[in-house]
Amino acid sequence: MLIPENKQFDIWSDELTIPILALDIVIFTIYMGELCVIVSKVEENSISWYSIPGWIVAKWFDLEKNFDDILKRKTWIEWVYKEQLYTFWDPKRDPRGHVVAVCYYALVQVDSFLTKVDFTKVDILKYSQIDKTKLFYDHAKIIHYAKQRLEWKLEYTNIAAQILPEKFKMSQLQWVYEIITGKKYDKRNFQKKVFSLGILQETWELDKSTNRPAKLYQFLEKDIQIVEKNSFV
Amino acid sequence: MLIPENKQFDIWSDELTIPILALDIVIFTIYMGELCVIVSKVEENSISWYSIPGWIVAKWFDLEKNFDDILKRKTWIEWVYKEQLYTFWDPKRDPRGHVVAVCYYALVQVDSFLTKVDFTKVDILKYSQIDKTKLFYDHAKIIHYAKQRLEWKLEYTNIAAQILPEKFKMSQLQWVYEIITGKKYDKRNFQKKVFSLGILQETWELDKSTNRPAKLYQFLEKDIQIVEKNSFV
DNA sequence: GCAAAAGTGTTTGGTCTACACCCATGA
DNA sequence: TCATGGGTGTAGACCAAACACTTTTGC
Repeated sequence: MLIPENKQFDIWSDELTIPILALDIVIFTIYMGELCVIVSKVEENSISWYSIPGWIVAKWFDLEKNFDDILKRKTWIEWVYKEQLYTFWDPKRDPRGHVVAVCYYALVQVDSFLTKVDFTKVDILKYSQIDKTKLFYDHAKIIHYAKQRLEWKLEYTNIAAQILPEKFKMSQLQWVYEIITGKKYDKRNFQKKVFSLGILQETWELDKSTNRPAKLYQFLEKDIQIVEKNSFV
Repeated sequence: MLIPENKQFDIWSDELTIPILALDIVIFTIYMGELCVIVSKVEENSISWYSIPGWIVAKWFDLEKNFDDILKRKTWIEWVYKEQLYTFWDPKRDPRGHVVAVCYYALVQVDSFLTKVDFTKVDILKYSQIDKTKLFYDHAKIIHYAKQRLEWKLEYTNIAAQILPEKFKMSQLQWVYEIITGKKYDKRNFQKKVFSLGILQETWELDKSTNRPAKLYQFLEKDIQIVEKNSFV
């Protein structure tokens, strides 16, 4: 059941002396070999805008409930990995009023939502080709911030597990890194590094979709964890 | 001028369908050779409690104004380094209502506030000796989270500059690391590491307060910046 | 048989770690 | 002259980077 919409009190009223709280979500996926962001489409005076999914948060409902609710209402996605990103609260960020946005970013495997989403209301934007002028408010800034965090997390956690299918080829794992960081890695060094972290498990299955079959791997631990600590001294 | 208190509308009313937003601050300092947290003292039914400084945020005022205001009202401190930590929003975290707390942590040099603070209202707690049962709500959790973030930031930024005086001995810098991380470092290796980062500048001044005079250093760049990048591959 | 992606080691340079003694000064 | 903290170098282990050819399969 979704949280009922509640209109008892006009939250935009000037009488109200506290800011309004919203929850906004940057949803990343890898689609067509690129890092993409899933956004809501909004038509306004026959101009089309994009907006990251978000909503005014409901009182007394906890984060999980608010989050799942927003996600389902806006994108029909039911489950994703999520992490709190930052809380943006410039009084001028939303022209309707003083809206403080607690922002999250989320990762999904593209297969898990392509069949469920209503593409008349939702769009997939390539991160590298985002047109800032078509995004609401400060959403371009939020997306940029989320991308930085994601890139950073790739380096010292197993977060890639959240955007890959259960079993994957080594080359797919390497692509995730290359797509998100925009760098190229050497195949041999990449493998050595990943193996040395001890986070992967061979499966004895093969992927036969390409010419020479490839070994499939899976993460030992799918939940996110820190995999590399560089102590200061 | 402080933000005027505004009582026009009862924000605790059940009529209000949105959560209340608060700003809470974990203030760290190094005092008496230990990592300490500056807290507000609260007497309630002749039991003394501690609380991290915080306040309901005022609408239409931006973060800087809200932050400085809260800090000055509660601790008489006028300027600190600050960084957003996390937004806590469990509906049950505050018994008075659904309060979402945007938390910051801040670093101060102890000399900068000792003479200004009213110690009947504020206290300095040693981090290692904090009694969780004497802290309000989830404040112990917030402090713990802030400590983790601080430790983490020490490793890859010049954040230590924020807690040290302008000019300092190498041994003082090493103490900051040892106090915050709880580890011991080798003097020679510590120096080599710090020098290799290229963030310090020798001054030609000496500290003569100890037996053998010590060279004083300063950070080339006092503003916080990332000083170490460990690329994934 | 050829195109396409998978698989596989070695060398070199740099960084991290462990470790111990002398120095300059004030008391 | 002695107690205190300041200052300094080297050797071995480990890790990161650069680099190219062979293998397996489908077409």
